[in-house]
Amino acid sequence: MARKRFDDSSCSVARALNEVGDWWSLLIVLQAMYGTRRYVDFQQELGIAKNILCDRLARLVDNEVLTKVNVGEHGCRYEYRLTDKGRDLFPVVIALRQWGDKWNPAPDRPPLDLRDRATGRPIGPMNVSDADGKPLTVRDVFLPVSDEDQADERNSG
Amino acid sequence: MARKRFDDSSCSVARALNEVGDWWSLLIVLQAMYGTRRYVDFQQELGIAKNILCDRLARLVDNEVLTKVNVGEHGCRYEYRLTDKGRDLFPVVIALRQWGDKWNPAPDRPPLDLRDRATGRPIGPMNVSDADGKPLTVRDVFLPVSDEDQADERNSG
DNA sequence: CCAATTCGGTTTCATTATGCAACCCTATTT
DNA sequence: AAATAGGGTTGCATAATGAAACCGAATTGG
Repeated sequence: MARKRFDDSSCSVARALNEVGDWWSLLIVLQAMYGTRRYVDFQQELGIAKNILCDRLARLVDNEVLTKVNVGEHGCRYEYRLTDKGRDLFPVVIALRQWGDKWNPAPDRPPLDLRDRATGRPIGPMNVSDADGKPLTVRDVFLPVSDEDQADERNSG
Repeated sequence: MARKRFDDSSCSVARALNEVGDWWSLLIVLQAMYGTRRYVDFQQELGIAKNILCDRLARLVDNEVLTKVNVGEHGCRYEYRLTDKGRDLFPVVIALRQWGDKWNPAPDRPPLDLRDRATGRPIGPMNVSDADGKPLTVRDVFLPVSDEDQADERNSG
């Protein structure tokens, strides 16, 4: 049977995973953030099969995470560039990177340290935080019960 | 051929995706953050096939994202609980949720608003930020060239 | 200006992964 | 004691993945 899709799930995490939740898409986006724009460069730097790369690039373009731009002077030569939507995945990628560095560090290599171009200082850790910037864990948050949910509860039990 | 794995990739994003980068794993973790602990509850709330759920739970336990606890009094009854490593995926999940809410909002439903239990106020947006907390975009950061890389460059050209 | 190579794919085929349904054994409830 | 719930496993059909071969339009080298 077909793989399950989450296009119209009520959960925005599920809808997000529907677009970038496979093994390759986020790595392609990451590579694009490093500056890669050409098909052949994605292919070589990621070591991905060409047919899969075509499929993923097309899907990312469909979902407006990337744009495909013809940069050929006489004929066709393409670049894949991040859109605003794609660039907005930066916090997701960095959160994943920091999680990976913390819990699965490379055995003998120091983690990449991204730095602020303006100050030269390393970027800070990603945190979920309250309105004042105080860090919150999963135990510090709750989901307020909406009017709709209350109505649902009355109706069903 | 077998799906490509990234266990020993030098990229921590790739290593992270190796553990939670498939269609279901992060949704299972998210559900666990909502409080779900039992096999049947995961199965019904996610609508996932039972064999796939078994596989993913086992993998998450292997990777120490979840623990499997026998909570049966006379026999066997299990709970799957988040570990510290699993709870540390909170920023990843929230970053994904906020991206999904921003770029693929549900047509007729307001996004879930998680709130700080202490103050009742909504959580803030996830940002990559510098040491002082100032938000940074992907264009504001760079990757300093390490000594090793410089040596590599001299060796290869 | 002709040959070789690069770019950006598509096609074919073998191997895996996913999803559904049926089944199974052990607890718990009625 | 019988029915049901919990936590799976097995078998099968379909879909996704990966490697390699192939292809036509650009581009580069000589």
